[in-house]
Parts: sequence; structure tokens; C-alpha cells
Amino acid sequence: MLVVDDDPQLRRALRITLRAAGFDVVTAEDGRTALAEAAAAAAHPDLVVLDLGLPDLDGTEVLAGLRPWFTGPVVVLSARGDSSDKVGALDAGADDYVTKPFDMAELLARLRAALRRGTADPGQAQVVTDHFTVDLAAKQVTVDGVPVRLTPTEWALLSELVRNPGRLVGQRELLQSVWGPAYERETNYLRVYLAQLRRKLEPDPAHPRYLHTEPGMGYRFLKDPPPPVG
Amino acid sequence: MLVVDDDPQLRRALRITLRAAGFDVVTAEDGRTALAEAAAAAAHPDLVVLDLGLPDLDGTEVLAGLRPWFTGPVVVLSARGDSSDKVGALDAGADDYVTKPFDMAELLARLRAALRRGTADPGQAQVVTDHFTVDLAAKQVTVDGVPVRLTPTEWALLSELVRNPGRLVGQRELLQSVWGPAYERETNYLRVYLAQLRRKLEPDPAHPRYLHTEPGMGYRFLKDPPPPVG
DNA sequence: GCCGGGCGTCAGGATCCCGTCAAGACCACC
DNA sequence: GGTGGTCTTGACGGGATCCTGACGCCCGGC
Repeated sequence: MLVVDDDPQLRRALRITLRAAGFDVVTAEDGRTALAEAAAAAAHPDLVVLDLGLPDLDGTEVLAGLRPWFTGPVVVLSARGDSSDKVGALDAGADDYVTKPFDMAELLARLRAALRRGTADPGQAQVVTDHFTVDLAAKQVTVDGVPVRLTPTEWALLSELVRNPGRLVGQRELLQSVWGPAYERETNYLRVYLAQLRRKLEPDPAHPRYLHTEPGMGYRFLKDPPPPVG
Repeated sequence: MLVVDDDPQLRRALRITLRAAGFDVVTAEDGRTALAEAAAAAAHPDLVVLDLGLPDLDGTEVLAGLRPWFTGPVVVLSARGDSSDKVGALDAGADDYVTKPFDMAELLARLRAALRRGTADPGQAQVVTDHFTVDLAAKQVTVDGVPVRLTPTEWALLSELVRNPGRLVGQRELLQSVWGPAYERETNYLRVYLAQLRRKLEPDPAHPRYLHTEPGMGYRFLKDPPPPVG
């Protein structure tokens, strides 16, 4: 179980209470580390408790970053009790919405209920473009409906990019998460594997539409690229 | 969708709003008719909205009467906001708990969230392919109608794969659920038993159609594989 | 015009991984 | 004590995958 909240005191209280209730708890204090923690293969939480008021990212952004691939329940905490906030979070993929201050016994009951119901339907965990589809839960890529085989390295690289649609992912960031911290300088690995991914996914690998290079910086995945220039 | 409430005015308001939102609505005004309506084969609601304050039965009794067989989500309405009431209802099998008075937009969002998670489809206990059938409840496998004997280990492995059709199941995941966490590195177990399963199930074990290997990652069961080449 | 950095491409060889087979260990039952 | 079935373990060959270095291209700076 991953608990995301910026208030150290509440984080501590939640950690203690949830551990006492028999849950395995990992915490994060901002949106970036939350997404990193959730994606860490070792942790792979079964449930996420997410505070909406985070210092770096809006809570709904974290939710959006989580939902493409995370199929477990997400319970949102928030100090804001407006109906529109609740509707927004629930429709963005949250499974429950609890306003602060909350009763701990109630939160525990809601977590039990969320876990009991099990995982979200797997169909949602897809990133779809006009030309190919990446199913992050099933680890499957289809181009024009035809399944395409990716090697482990290709998959690790692609999923890292696809989980951040539109965002520039630095080369160091990519190298670190795919090959490990010791390979931060091997930028040629990226060149080789990006080329392979483009060969397998892009309609015209020589003129990539979805997997863009930002020279000197990194790479960027675009879900809805502008149409090719003629 | 079945709406249970004794207040005619609220019942009417809910019926109108929910119908406008595209739901199929049936109503009941007390616990007995609610249980009867829910059980009526024709209706068989996908979701139940249940008021706890009913004239004849306690709401929790209705919940208890529903839960043994009803697998869809139950959203509880109640005028009582005590934490203990909420905990009791949630632990009795409710999926969400909304206190009156409530905001209609919020209720709708919560209903959508409850429905989105899918009706926890208890997984059709039968997985059928063109060539063999796996009965998860009866622990029985038939190939072309002929029963096939599987060893306990083979069965554990197969059921783990078959429960996730189309999804890539990691080797660590498989090893952990079949042999236990201490065996996460014994990938040769998988090789041996996958070979045995293929010998017993695949029409051509040398060219598997249903039990696919994803090198370096895991295995994938395909329910509807493309026809064999040549 | 020259130069260097960054990128895409290609191909070859080392390495890892998988399928296969078979022999031994273990267990339950007879 | 014997027997059959099941599970482990090791070894081997073939193939896929990964790493690596070399080359040419583009572009901006000098």
C-alpha cells in the first residue's frame, strides 16, 4: 500500500495505524516520488492513498499518471469537500474520496471495502494512439491491431516514455530506470533502442511522429502528434 | 439499477435523475420488496442503492440478505453519519456510504466509480479455447472433449496463466504464486512445467499457440490465438 | 570552409535465455 | 520393501537478445 501525503505528521499517523492494521506501507511526500514508488517493480502497491494537495504536482495529475497502468484501487484524501472536486477526482479514476479531517476507523473500513472489491477493470490500462496501442497492464503492444513483440529492454524503455505522455524524459532519467544508475553516461544505448522502437512502432521510422528526440536533453512521447507534413 | 428508499419524494427524485443519467432504474420502498426485486431474474440489477432507514427491515439486514449472492456494488445511503455506522455498513459488504443530505452530482460520480470497477465478475469459472477447456471451479481440463490429468504443480501454473488471459504474467509472479517467495530465481522450474503443459494441451507443442513465451519477462496465455501459419 | 558534438544506422560477436532430456530424490500407497 | 507418480536438479544446443564500435549525417560555432 502506498500512502502519498505532504504532511509529515499525518503521514506518520497513517503509517503507524495502517501497519497496525496489517498493511504493508510505503510512503511518499510528493507526486513525483509517488509515481516513481508506484512504478518501482519491487513495490507495486495493491492500493494507493492519495492526498490531492501536494507541493509539486496537482493530485489529479498524479492520478492521471497512475491510471493508465495502475489497476488497483486509489482512495483520495482531500481537505476540499466541494462536490465538484469530488466528482472530478472520482471521474478521473479514484475509487473513493475522503475529506479531511476524517475518522481513522472510517478510512480503514473504506480501504477494506476498496481492497475487497479487487482491481479495476484491465481495459482501462491502455495508452492509445492513432497508430498503435500500449497496454501497460498486459504488457502488450499492438500496431494496427497486430500484436508486436518487444524485448525486455525495449519494453522497459517504452513504458517509461508512455507513462509520461507529452513530458520530456531526460536521458539520465531513462538510462537510470532502464539500465540502472551505473549507466547514466551510455547515451548510445538510447539511440540504439529508440531506433528499434521506432522501427517496430512508427509508421515511418525515419520521420518519427510519436517518439521524438530532444537533442541533448532526452526523448518525448506524444500521444496525439500533429499530422505528418505531406 | 435498484433504488431502495422509503421516502417517496427522494425515490422519485432519484428515479428521475438516474434515468436522465442513462441508468435503468427499478425502485423499492422497503426491505422485503427490495430483496424480492433484486432476486427477480428479470431485473437482476447491476448496482443497488440502499437506504439504511427502512420501515420493515434494518438496512444491514437487507445488505446481509443481498450479499451472499449479489456480486455487484451496493451504495448505502443513510441519514446517520456516525463513524461506527459507516464502518458497520462497509464491513457488512457495502461498497460506498453516502450520508444524507447528499449532493446529487457526487452521488452520480460515486455510482459511476462503483460501476467502473466492473461487477467483480467472479470470473467465468470456465475458460474455453478452440482446442481445450479449463474449468477453474472443477479443476478439470479437457482437450477436444477428453479429460486430461494434470499434476498439482501443473494445475497451479496453468490456472495462474488462464486467470489472466492475454496478460503477460512475469516469471517472478508465477514462481511466487506457485512455489512461494523463496523460489523467485528458479526460472528453470517454469521451463520444465511449461513444456509439460504444452505437451498435454497444445496441438503442436513445438509451436505453441496458446501458451506463449516472452523471453526475459514471462509467459502469456492467449484464449483466441491467430491461426497457425502454413 | 573546417571542426566537433550529438544523433541515427548497421553489423558482428559475447552473453543470456529458453526448450529439451534424463537421472536422481522424494513421497504415498500398496 | 516395492512401485508408480511427482518434483527437483543439472547439462546441453540453438536461438534470441544485448552490448559495442564504426560510420555517415546534420547542425552550430569558429
